[in-house]
Amino acid sequence: MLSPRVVRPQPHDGAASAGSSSSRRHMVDRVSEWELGLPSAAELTPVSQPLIPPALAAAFGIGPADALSSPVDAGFLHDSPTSHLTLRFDEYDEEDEEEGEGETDDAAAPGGRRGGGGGGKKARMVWTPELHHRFVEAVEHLGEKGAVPKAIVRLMNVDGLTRENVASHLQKYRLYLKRSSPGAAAPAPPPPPFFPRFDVQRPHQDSANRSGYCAYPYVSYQKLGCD
DNA sequence: CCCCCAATAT
DNA sequence: GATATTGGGG
Repeated sequence: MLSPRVVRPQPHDGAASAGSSSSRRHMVDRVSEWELGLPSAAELTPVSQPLIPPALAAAFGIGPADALSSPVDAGFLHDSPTSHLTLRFDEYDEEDEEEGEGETDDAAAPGGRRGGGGGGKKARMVWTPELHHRFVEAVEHLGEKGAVPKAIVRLMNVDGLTRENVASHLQKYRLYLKRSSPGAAAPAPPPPPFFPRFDVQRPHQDSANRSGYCAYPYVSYQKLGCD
């Protein structure tokens, strides 16, 4: 119901949109170990479990009914009220466009990849605000020097996310940064070519609202100075 | 091989 | 319009 105009699913995909407040925090301090010493086991852990938007759930006062989780999850990839992102893909159907409403579920990795098996269905990735947020944080924390596709993908650790995906997005992101920065004096600051999508911001709250939304290394750490 | 960027295609 | 893909160069 409140799902934003979801793209166009076919098998069944969608995503979990979570409204979250993003705080502009720059904590480039001691997160080094995280940057370079990623635990192998953790870093390889795929992330993808559908879940109810925490904000929505909270707003509606409904419990975290995660009854739709997969059979084998339950208790282990769940730590923060907001942790994990799901890739949402869109299938580009030749022509024809329909106004459908889909929702929920995640996408799978490129099935037919490497091996010639065939049947690989490619889907256009959708950079949802949450994903973009994660992307940005990864880039920022990696530093201008280390923010390369491989590292970013590694840090984001979103299942299904490929280096190409990130590379493409990174390019756009960099252009965006270049445009915005020196343009401080620009008489005509163009709107952010980025994600002006639905609002990711919950109704402005006055003071004392530091909703933590520290969706990060959902795997093992939770400190990371998310404030 | 990987990265980067510009251009182009879907 | 947003992503993906390609091509040239480092």
